[in-house]
Amino acid sequence: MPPPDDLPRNAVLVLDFLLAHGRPASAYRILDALRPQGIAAPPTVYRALDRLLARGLVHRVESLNAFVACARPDHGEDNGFAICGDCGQVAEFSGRAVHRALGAIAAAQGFELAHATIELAGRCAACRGSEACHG
Amino acid sequence: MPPPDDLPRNAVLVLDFLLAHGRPASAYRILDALRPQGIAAPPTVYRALDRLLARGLVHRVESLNAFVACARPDHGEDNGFAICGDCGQVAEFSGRAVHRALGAIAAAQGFELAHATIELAGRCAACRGSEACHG
DNA sequence: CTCCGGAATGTTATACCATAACACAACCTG
DNA sequence: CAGGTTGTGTTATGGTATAACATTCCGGAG
Repeated sequence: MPPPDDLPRNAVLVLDFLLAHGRPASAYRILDALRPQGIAAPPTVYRALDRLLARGLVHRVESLNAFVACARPDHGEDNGFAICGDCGQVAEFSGRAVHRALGAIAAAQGFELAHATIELAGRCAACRGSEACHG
Repeated sequence: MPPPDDLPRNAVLVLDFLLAHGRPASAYRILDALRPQGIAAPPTVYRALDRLLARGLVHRVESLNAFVACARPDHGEDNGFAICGDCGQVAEFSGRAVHRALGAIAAAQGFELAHATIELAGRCAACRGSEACHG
């Protein structure tokens, strides 16, 4: 929907970093990583993140105060995250069905739903497997 | 489930404040409110909040970095919040059905679900009614 | 009673997250 | 060129959270 590539330089830097990083990073983590590329202060990072968030190329993970590159640009806005507490990996999933259910719950109370934050904490398959059984 | 009242003094102060406040408050907002009662520094508030969170008497609202007294101690852990962006009121609802659905989504990917954060942003019924139509 | 230990608290300092406010340069457009 | 818009740089500050250590209170063991 939004044309993919007319992003300013700093937004590209931030997005590239997040894509390479492959998991959520805090704004300050991003800042540290991009200092060699000339990014020097927090507002620069936050401005880039704002652009990326507005285009849905990056999501904010509320429960981590961190940001992650969108894994599925085909999704709409209604997605959720499964966050592994062991390894920090985050899987993004479509929350469309859940979002619809939540919309119904909200509507029943007269609440007009604008955005749903859905974040699951737990352990991913890899971490469940790689350690002693339910260690 | 947890015995209701063997809370330390500071936890009682914080809980009473949140109950009276009736909506989410940040830790520093709580701190300011309780200075007259002798609470002087952030760790005191956070320690009290930790106790209350552990007992389920208070919930953390991730998308606000704030805390709210539990409106329904009868609920389990699996609740959600509908947060009005206009007035700041928060309605707590049982997310049991949603939680089950999320658990199924997670399980399909091998993810072991420990806790679900479900937060809805939008406008409450009162605010929708009291202002010009969809102002 | 005294000693010891654990739980709660107090206090200082610091780290981490986020934005306000202003200055500057590049660019396009009339 | 004048003037607007957009992106950027920079400084300073405000808001959120915790580490680390000192102190007090209280109950049980000796």
